[in-house]
Amino acid sequence: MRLSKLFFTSLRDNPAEAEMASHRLLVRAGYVRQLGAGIYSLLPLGFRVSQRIEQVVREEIDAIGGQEMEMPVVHPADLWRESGRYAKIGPEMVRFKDRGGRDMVLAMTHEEVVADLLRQIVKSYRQLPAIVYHFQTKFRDEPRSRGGLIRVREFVMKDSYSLDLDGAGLDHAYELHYAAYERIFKRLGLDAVSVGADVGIMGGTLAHEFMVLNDAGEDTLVLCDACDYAANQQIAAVRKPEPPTEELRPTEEVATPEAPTIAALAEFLGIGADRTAKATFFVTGDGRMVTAIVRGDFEVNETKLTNAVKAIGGLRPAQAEEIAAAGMVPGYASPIGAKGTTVVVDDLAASSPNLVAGANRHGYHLLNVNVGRDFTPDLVVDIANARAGDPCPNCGEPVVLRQGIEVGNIFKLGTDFTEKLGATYLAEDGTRHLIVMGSYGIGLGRAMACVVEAHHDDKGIVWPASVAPYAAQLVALSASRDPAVGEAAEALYQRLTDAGVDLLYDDRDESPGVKLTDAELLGMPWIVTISPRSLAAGGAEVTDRASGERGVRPIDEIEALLKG
RNA sequence: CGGGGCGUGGCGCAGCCAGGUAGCGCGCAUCGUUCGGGACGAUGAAGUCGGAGGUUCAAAUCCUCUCGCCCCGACCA
Repeated sequence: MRLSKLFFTSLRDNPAEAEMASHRLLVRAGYVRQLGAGIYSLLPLGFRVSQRIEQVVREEIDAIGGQEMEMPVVHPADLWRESGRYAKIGPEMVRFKDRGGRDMVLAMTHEEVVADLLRQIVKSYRQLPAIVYHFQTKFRDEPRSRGGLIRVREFVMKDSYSLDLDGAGLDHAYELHYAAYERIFKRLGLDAVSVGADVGIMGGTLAHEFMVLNDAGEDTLVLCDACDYAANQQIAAVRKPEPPTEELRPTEEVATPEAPTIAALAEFLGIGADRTAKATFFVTGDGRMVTAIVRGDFEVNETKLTNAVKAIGGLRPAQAEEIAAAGMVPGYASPIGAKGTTVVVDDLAASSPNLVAGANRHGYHLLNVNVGRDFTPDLVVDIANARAGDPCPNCGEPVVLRQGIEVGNIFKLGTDFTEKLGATYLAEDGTRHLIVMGSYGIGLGRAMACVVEAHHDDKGIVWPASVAPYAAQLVALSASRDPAVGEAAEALYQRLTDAGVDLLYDDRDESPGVKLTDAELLGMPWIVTISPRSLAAGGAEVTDRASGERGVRPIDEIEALLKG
């Protein structure tokens, strides 16, 4: 491809809105352009990268027996009503009516469509197991997109679905995907770690997320360097400290003016935060008030809490009036005397004696509050966030917390969808069974952004050969001044292209500085330079973009290098 | 949704507080010079100042409303 003809422009200045390196570089180098919040066009260069990533994914999913197909972007709402997700999912799903007044949705994912196909197509155990997949656009009206391609509203995802006779089949398909994902991310040049994850709105029994460590990542990971423990903080269950053993003392109200926070309270009383009880308040999507109690030295984990109370439509922080209506005083609150709220107490808080808790009176706390004696929780369960340094649940060594970007995930769905939609098969013995599903996603655009995050320097992108839009960029310097350079470059371009090398040929009439700077910005693995200098030295100069090593080499050698 | 910021030629920005004929750098076009690290000169094209309403003799500038984008938080298969 001739750069002079490429639908492309590079920018000299960084785009004002781009904060993350991947966003800045992909826009500046002419790979993508933003259309709206979380909505991007892939320009020819970006599209080629996306296609190369897609091809890697395709090869690996094909290799585990995946059959590629394509499912629609627009779905009838009735299908989502059948699965129950029409009501369960909030405003992130786009809903609209077609001209006939029928309720429709934009696809966020395709479990429903797969299950619908299953009930139409699969009748016999002979047709299973199978894996189907597609690359298809998803639209999720995220409340807030961010980070360029990291979190967008419209994106193409590879989603595959395993279809099995039973749980053992699902386990096998899950393992196949797990291994395929490890190969995919390795080929893409991504150092992804898999972590145990929450199943979220997918339901099901087990999930892993493949995470690329990145300080700008949205997820917090709990990792153990001593063993292989790795979990999303949403579900990470570390060992908790042993609570002190001491006599339960009678409660006692004390004045604690100006101490509405744990930090202020602990300082005022001269005690550790671990001797206090922290109360936080939420309301479920269907309007239930939830009071969560953790020890003062921990934070509430909303995912764990959401799961514990089986919150329909998730949780939101409660308003001050809602807290007051339940008989509690924000800043000085405890469940003692509260009513009309589900009280969930973290297991550690429940077993820690003589905590300081709110008195539900402004400016006062209660000493020696004991869960079970002074109030009765509705639930006692782990609802606390793992902290850096807490003991690993496997080996007891201190865990570390890291930020990560989720590049892929795998879910054991089980029979949730096939049960609701009635997708069954007849077994060999004539009995009818539900088909067992798994669901496995990789976002292509996010993967592209992650590759750039991991492979760039201060000059630009440094594509791994596996996803680079072109194998090399051929740069002719001073061609307009020295016709021999132009001729040599044209000849080399022709020869390499004929030899099957994907070449981006910078034939623009630009100054050497512009061309070399752009070549580094665009980030092809090899930069091949032809100039009066290189011709005098008997060939073209080849630069390894990653290492910066360069040298003049004969044309035959360059051809062999780029073909290999 | 809460908090903060920003919308002025393609890109990056100044001008706004103290209203008075819309500017700068880069890019773009033409010509000439230059040619291994974002060259130089000359000439030129290009802007409903996000939108609507209002105040005023006069609005990019003041007021009201509104749309959009970014960041933090909430949220997030």
